[in-house]
Amino acid sequence: MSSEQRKAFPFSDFEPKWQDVWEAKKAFRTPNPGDADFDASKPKYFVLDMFPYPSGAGLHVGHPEGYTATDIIGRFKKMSGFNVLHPMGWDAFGLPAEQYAIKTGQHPRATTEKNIEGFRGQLKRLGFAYDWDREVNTTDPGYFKWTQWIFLKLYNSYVNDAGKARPIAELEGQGLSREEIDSRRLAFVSSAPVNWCPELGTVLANEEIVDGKSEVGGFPVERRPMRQWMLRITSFAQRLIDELDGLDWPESIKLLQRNWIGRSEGAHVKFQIVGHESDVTVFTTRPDTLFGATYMVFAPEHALVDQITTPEHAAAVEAYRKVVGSKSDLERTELAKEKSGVFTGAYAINPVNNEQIPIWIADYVLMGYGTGAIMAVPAHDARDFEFAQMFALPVKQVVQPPEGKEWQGFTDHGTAINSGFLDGLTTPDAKQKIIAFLEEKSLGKGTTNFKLRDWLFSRQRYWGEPFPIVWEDGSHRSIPESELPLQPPTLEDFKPTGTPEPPLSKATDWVRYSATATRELNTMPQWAGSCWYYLRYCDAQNSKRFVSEEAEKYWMGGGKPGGVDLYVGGTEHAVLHLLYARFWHKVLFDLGYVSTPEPFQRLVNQGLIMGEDGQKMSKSRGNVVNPDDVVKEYGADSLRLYEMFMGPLEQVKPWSMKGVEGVYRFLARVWRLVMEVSEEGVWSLSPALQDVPANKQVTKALHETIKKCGEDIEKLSFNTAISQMMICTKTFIAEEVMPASAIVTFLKVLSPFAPHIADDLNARIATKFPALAVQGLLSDATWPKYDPAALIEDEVEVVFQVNGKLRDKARVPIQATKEEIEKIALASARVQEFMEGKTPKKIIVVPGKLVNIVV
RNA sequence: GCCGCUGUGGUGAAAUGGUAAACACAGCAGACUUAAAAUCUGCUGGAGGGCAACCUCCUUGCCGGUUCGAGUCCGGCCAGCGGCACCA
Repeated sequence: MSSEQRKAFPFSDFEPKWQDVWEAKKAFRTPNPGDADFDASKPKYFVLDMFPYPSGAGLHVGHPEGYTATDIIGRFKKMSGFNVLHPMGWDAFGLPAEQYAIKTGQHPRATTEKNIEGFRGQLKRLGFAYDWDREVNTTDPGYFKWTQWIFLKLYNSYVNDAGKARPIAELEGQGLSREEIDSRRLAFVSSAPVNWCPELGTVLANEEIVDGKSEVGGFPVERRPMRQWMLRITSFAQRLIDELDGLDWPESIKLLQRNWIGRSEGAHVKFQIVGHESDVTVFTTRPDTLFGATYMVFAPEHALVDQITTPEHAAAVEAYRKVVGSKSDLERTELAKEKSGVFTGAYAINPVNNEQIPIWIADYVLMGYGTGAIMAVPAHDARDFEFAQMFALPVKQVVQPPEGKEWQGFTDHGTAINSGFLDGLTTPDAKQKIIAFLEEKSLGKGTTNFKLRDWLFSRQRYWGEPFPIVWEDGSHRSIPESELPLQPPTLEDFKPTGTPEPPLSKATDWVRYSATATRELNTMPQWAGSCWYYLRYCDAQNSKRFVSEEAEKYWMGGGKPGGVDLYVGGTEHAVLHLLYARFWHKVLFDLGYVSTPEPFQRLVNQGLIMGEDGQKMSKSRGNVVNPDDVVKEYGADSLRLYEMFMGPLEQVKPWSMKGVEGVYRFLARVWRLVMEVSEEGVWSLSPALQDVPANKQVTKALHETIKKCGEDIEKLSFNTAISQMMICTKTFIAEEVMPASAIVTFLKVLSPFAPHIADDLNARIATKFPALAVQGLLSDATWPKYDPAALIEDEVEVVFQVNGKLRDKARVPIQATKEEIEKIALASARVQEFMEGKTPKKIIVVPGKLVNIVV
């Protein structure tokens, strides 16, 4: 026997066949408002996947997990009368694509094209209902034209006092200088220290650094000052926190974002430096402990260090700064087990008690947070305490902890002591009072600080969007919109230079913009294209605008804060893509280009699929499952169904090939409801299939399945929906005659999960019972309605408990009253036995469920 | 260290505060078969009792609470996973 014939059902024949039919018919084309076949009376549903990075390795089994979930939802919503937007595209710029190209000695454009083709083919073989006319590719000039256009919107905007992005022209009207205007742009040039990764030959954003190493490749990262493009995401910090509230996102992801943005409330306090004109401002979340400040610490890079250091300490300070400067972030934070620092010889004056306190420099104070200087309160801060112990600095108690707690190193709330006018106040009250005092005396003020840094937006790479910017006489300006898209130059050698000089510098012709102006040489990071791709899906072919107003209003509208109705993807983008996209969306919203303040209303994270060994899938462990192999062996429907049956979508779960066989057997049973095989291995319609009404059991099972599957799909509870379909199939199997119309209804319910087998069986049934089957595709059919009457039984099983323990059961008529059920329960011999002749204290009757007799 | 999530059979898991373990995998037994595969049927949390049908007790990480009734709600612990981390 050939392996073809041994298949339990001929999926390898009909799966490609139906994929071809769907493609030829454009079965999943979604008309836009304005199209002839657009039905404006239907509500919209925009269901989005995180579009893949088309790597050379091809799809892994994690991709179809989220994609199948959205496909089921999309197909279900379409059958339920929605206009469904369910698109797919490619996030194809970025480091890995370029590294892969370098490794294989090809141009990234060529490898990207090839990888996309591979991915597209794999996705089509899984039968996803995408509207391929809306496919987007971030590396397509027709796409990145608009990425560059949005960058120009950022470049030409600022944030006003109300916290809204506005056109920069408003500032020009106010007569501000060029420098003042440049310093307020949302896309601006900065020379602050950045994360430079020598191995990758590029700078990286904070979000791309994990444990002091590059997220891609795990290479060391060092800080060095470089002239770079930044995006002013910090101006949106508060809104990015506040506007999470209206979103249906997992709390854990909201929390991740809130923590990353890292809002903390406190105060700025000004300290006078002894013998100097200048003062220094510190940020503290505990202004109530100001009386306990016994020394001060500056970050080694602090600008005032040179001015205040006394001659006798200059050598030590210089030496220390040199040591710190050579350390990577990793060495400075992760690996620093002990505090270090040196005294500058200078003193500051504590504004509340005029005490002179020494100023030290130490690398535990970071230049990038707050003001780069702190007041040290060793009694009530763990780090200051450790430092004070090490260098024998004084420790002064100013907070009285609750009874039984040691004051040294006590960092929680308590009562102020040794703090003059604050004594006796609780920590929150003391904070309020000291802030009022500082503000009144102009010594400081209440402030909110954020951990979030501005987004470092330029990369020294070839494979990214070039900036639509030129430089002339040391200043930058945008190129006209009419010159977009700005294509990258054709380069034979696009490898990183190994220095901060971007590879685009090698394109000497391209670089020269005019006799006096040259192009910006950096490119945008990978995240740029993914910040707005969901908008492009709404109107992917538009060459006049990034998305038409009409299409944006329809697909992104709907009266909720977020436009996309459901967004499914991995949790790894919690503080990268999801934060960046929200930021861009808010800018576009403020400027009037989009109609909602948030991009994604409902977010769901699918859980990671582990290898059969319970470990994360990786090539080195050899536990990677290739979806192509699964499709070949068991078919696309089996793969889809298995990935949904494994367990809850959001949960981490291990792969099991035996589990795939389980759902495969289920599909084979469904197949044999309708089909039978001859001795020669030829399949034909089973004679058991007849035009007869379904009996009571079958009707009940079928309507329970319609109800449960519909409800479970809405809840994304696919595993329980599938188990219900398995139960229903068993009920069918027990029958001698298969009622054709009931089978067709069942196939409609199955079709979002396993669309190939469902369409195939329906078409086969249609050959014999044209009036009973769906004419055409099941995806164009209407989701069946369940009949509540069909679910009701004449009798239900009621459980009898004595003192909460199950003692007996009985079937009682559905319409039995509480009193009647109670009577039946009390009459039960077993119930009486366990009551031991005692009188019931209390009897609880839950009709249709149970009786609990308390004695 | 801080924050979050998760702990249920041999395994993946299910269970609006109401029969714990549905559905599936694995295992065992049987039917069909010359045989195997495939398919179908039955059994399958633990301990104890009974010739048997069956019966009793225990069981959702641990301890306590609320409740007629807790896997589910509340408090305290423990373990695993994930995130953040010298952020003043």
